[in-house]
Amino acid sequence: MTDDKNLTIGDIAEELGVSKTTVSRAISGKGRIGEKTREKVLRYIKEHDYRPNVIAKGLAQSRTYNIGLVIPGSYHLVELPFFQNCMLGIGKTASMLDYDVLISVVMPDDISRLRRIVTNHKVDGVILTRTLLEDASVAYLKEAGIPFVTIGSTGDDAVVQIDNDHRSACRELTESMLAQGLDRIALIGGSQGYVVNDNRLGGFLDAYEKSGQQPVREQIFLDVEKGEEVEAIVGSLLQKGIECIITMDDYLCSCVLNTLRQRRIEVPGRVKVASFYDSSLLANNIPSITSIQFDVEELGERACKTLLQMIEGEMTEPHALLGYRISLRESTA
Amino acid sequence: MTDDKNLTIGDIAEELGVSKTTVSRAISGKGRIGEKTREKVLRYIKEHDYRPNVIAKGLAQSRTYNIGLVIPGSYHLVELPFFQNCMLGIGKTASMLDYDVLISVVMPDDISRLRRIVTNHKVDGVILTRTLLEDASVAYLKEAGIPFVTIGSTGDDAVVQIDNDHRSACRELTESMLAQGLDRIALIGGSQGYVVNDNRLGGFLDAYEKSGQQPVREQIFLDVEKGEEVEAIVGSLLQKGIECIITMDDYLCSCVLNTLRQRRIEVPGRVKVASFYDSSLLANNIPSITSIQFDVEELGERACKTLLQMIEGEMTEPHALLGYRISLRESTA
DNA sequence: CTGAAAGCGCTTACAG
DNA sequence: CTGAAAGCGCTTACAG
Repeated sequence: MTDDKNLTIGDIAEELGVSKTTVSRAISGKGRIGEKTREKVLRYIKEHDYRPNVIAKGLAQSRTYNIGLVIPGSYHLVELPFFQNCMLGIGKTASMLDYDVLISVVMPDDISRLRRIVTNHKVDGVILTRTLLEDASVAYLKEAGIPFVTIGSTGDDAVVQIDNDHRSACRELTESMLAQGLDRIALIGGSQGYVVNDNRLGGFLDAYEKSGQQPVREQIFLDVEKGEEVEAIVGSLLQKGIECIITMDDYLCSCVLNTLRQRRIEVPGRVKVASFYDSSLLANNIPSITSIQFDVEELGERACKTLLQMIEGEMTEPHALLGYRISLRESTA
Repeated sequence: MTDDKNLTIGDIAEELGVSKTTVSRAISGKGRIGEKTREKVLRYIKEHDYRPNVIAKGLAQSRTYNIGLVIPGSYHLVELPFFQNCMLGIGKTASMLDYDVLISVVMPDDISRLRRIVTNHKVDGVILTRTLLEDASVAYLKEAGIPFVTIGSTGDDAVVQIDNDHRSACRELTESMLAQGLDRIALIGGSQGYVVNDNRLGGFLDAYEKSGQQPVREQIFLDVEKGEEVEAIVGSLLQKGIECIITMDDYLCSCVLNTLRQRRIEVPGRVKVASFYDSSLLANNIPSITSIQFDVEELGERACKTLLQMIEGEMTEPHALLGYRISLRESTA
């Protein structure tokens, strides 16, 4: 144990023969204070390794210096590396500005965990990492009047949101498949309730429209969650002579690949495969998998930076649309 | 916006014509208080949806009602579903007792993020999710004198620790391979610096010892991190006529499987494969992969429960060793 | 059983 | 430029 008497601002004031006010000002840099006095205090602080009690500071300012990070709790999702990588970027940015991250796993149909951290005054702002078309969390946060930003788009323009351009990304990927002369392209994705999936679907349809072709509705599968569903879908697609399968996340893609492997269907020989967001889930696959890449850590950083600006009352750009990169690889060669 | 005037204990006292002390007692249940008075206060609180300011409460008690969750920041690790599942269990348990979880991603060689949350008084206790043989975090937390528990074992008996029995698990798995008459079994694992990997190695050696055979040192590979290393290792193992490969995590296993696939080596026909902790990384693999399963969410729950007991000053059992299950599947048939 | 008062460790008008 | 004092919203001896 180190000497445990937890130095306070009062101790320092007494020791130095100044007032607590003065010490406080020296630390915060706010308010007029003499150069010499400031230096004296700062030196003392450094020497004695004084750490202000952030809780007390927070109480006085009605702040917590915490931000809430909400991640979706549904099983399939929680294991996607996406959220961990977001968290990495957020954590890094937050800690640079002396904020900490309170994590809250919330179920799609129950936002009580989110409610708790805001009504208990545990956070100064919130980052939502996935948006629903009908989003109870968004509605709640708006009503509560607490600063928040969403990772992922919302229909609501009043909401500060940061997203990658999933629509363009999916359009471009689809276009490049169409350009190869493939026209029986299937799309498999998760819950339609998520904005991101909706955008990707939009991009897929955009590409078909631009090419003057009609996408076949029977080749679009949404709300797919489980491996078994994928198996059945791939089976029926093969019967229809599908040429290419685009999946909306790497989990679905690995299900597709497994099914194809089991049936000894060659990729890309007989069927081409492409996916979104290449994570470690597919990193070592053979053949390598064509996919759309996003800088998820940067996404987290941007979201966090924006939220902190809002909390500090600075101006922020309300919407940001980040880029993407398409990596064409063996699976669509 | 809802009516925003954030009810305080003072408002309630005034409204009800009692003292703040009384209101406080009614809420906390501590201290003598008349039945009627208590009910009156409680009713008012319920009706007006009063939420105590946890920060203020914390300041008065020098508590934060936060626990710190430390997860390792190295790239390869952070994507393992293990930590997310831990987090799920911890978050669930914490929120039941009105605690929240502050997350801190710390790099193996830099514990400053951990230091920050404890010196800033942001947490009442800490959970470490992976232990090193030489663990700077453990050393620091001991010195700081803050309650903490580790998920994963430590050599240090004074540390409260919760773990699955990795040693027995690995021994048993290895034994069952040996019992099949396989004796050229390879072991591939991550950093030796982690206690968990050390334990697994121990179990592997135990099994050989019990069987009276000698494990071949050239078949044990530790400190393996990247996919390319795995490729090289598998290549050399094949030349030596290896019969079975056991990997210490699902990431390494998927690398092994990819390499084998690429070389068109049949599993389990020519080489058998088994792994630890079956996560979604391997969930849909064909053939299905033999592996050791742990209830990671329970691990998180137990760790959290224990930490909260320590914080509340209750008695706890200092060490807990949780079980495991071995699922023999197609890959070792 | 109940309350006045001091205190947790800061910040911030206000006055000088 | 500096300080005394009130305040953030709670808790908790102490006294009655």
